[in-house]
Amino acid sequence: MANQITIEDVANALGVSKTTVSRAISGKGRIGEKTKAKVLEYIEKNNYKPNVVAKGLAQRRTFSIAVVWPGDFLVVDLPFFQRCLVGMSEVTSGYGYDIVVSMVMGDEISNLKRVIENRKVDGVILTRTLIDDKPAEYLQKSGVPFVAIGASLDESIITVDNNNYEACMELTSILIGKGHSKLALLGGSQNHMITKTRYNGFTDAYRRIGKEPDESLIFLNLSNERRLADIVKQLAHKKVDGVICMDDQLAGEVISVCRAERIKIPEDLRLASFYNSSILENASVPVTSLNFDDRNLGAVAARMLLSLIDGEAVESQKLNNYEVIMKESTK
Amino acid sequence: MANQITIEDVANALGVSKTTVSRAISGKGRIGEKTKAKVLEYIEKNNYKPNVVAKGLAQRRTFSIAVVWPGDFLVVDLPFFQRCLVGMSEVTSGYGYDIVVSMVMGDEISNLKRVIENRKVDGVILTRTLIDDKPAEYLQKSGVPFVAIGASLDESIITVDNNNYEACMELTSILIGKGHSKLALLGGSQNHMITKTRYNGFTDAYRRIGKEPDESLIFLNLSNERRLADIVKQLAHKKVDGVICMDDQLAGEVISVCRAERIKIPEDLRLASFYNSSILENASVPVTSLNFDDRNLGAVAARMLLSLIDGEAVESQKLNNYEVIMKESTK
DNA sequence: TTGTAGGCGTTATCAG
DNA sequence: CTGATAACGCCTACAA
Repeated sequence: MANQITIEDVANALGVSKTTVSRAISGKGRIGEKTKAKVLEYIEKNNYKPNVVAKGLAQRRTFSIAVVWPGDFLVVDLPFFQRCLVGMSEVTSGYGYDIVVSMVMGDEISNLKRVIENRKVDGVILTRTLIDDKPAEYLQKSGVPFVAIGASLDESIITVDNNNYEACMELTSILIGKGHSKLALLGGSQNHMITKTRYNGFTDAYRRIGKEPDESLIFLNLSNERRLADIVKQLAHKKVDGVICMDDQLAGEVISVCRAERIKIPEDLRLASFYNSSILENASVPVTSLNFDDRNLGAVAARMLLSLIDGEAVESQKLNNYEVIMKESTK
Repeated sequence: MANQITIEDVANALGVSKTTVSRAISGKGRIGEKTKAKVLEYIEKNNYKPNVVAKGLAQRRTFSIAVVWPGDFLVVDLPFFQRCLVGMSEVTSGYGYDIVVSMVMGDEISNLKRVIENRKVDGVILTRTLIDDKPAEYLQKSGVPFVAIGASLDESIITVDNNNYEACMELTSILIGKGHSKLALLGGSQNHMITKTRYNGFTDAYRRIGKEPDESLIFLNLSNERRLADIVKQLAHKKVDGVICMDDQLAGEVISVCRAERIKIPEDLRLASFYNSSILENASVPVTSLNFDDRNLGAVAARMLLSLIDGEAVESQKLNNYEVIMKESTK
């Protein structure tokens, strides 16, 4: 294994120059058909594989991209990132590119910095966006091509995202349309852009029919369960028609609280989730939720980044292939 | 960004040779204290970063390792892989190494092959082991240093694993000790070594007290829910004392079936899981399970691989820091 | 159509 | 203690 055959070995064996071999492989530059065939045949037979690192050094390319991976993960978010990664991998591998994961926890972006400063990658995919977005800031300053998954307040950042806004608005509208207009909204960190987007979708569902959402029924930055239990009880007391959770984790906790409090879903309370992570598959009540094609999202992001690396013009986009899955929890 | 400063620029600016600069940075070879200080200061001020790719070409190293990532994932396994990855990343980043994920789905190892043939990495971590283990076979043939997480039938493969065998035996023994000796075991794919290991732990818990496990109560290769529902009903009919599931996914499904069948846990049936994925956090019954330090597992695997890459001798090992968490489901 | 020579940015070898 | 010079393996003007 140690000693792989080099382009020079091939050249010597065939009595041609390294240039000729290089051209036969890359297809660039003029080269005789027979020579080319001869070289390619030899390469095939002797299992020659070009050294991508050397190639990269010469071309100033690495044939790798970095994907920023959240180390401060919630279990509920993993399926999303995983599915995105699968999509990215499918695309990049088609172009001979590999994926370097750089683990970022909160504002601790030293892994990202290292990979950029070491010029280990040609570009970066950000897998989520934040309000105060240190990773994005850093990348922009560094000048490396990058694409962010999620919305961004900064117009100059190239983004791609599931159309969470439309999807959340649609789900909310459906519930309102079914007569459940007194809806509560529970969500996570307000530093995540996704939280803002979902919030906007929810509130605009009211506004477009000329109503105002009830802000007193909206609770964000939820992380500990105790607070959530109090909130659910309070909401039951206020006799809300339903609760929409921004993700399945929260929805699971709501179910759990309701079970303890003997609040029946959907009889006493309707429940929906803005993101189906399939974590709730075995929940006592099947939960109405939104379904996105995350794998495709990852694939599109990867394609955009590769174009960007090739110097092509790329525009931000929203993907609309989501589904609203109505289940028993909102019957 | 495009034009980073090179070692030659530094050398010229300081009126010394490239060699001297290189020595100041690496610390290798003799060099005067003042010269060294001068160089390091200049480097610091002008933000010079060595080109790791060029360095790699010269030293025949890439300063990256590959981590084989299962693309054919079950949601329940994600937290395990994620926690391992975090541990690996913490270790590798300390050594200036980056992690390339190579997505492998079943026997489709083209991504792994590419990354090896392209010499993009110095070594590989396998995140799970199989009975018929194509990835491991390939790696062994290729001669790249690699470490596998999980047990292996092949003694020559260097592995590291949580002590699943001991842990499973202990949990099983505890239940038997509590008088629940008629236990069923439900598990997943028999092509996964982990399934075999857990099976052995379960059965040996009986054998070491001179009993034989009841093979008719053991069901493996479970994947679809319908079959599982039948099995659970059948088990209830046979009046087993308890059911042990190899993972939380199965445990969740058992809970779900029991709810539908009005089988009460733990009154009618005890339930335990061999792996706590925290997916069951909001289950209607808190489930007795095993808890492992996966992050540490990943960290150890990474350290082993880095040693291996440095040509040191490395031995397989089992990690014993697991916990048995007793909850309501086995009361 | 093919070959030569130089460069990509480091490290390693061997003199001085 | 320091400095030329040659690798590392590939690409690419430029020349033939």
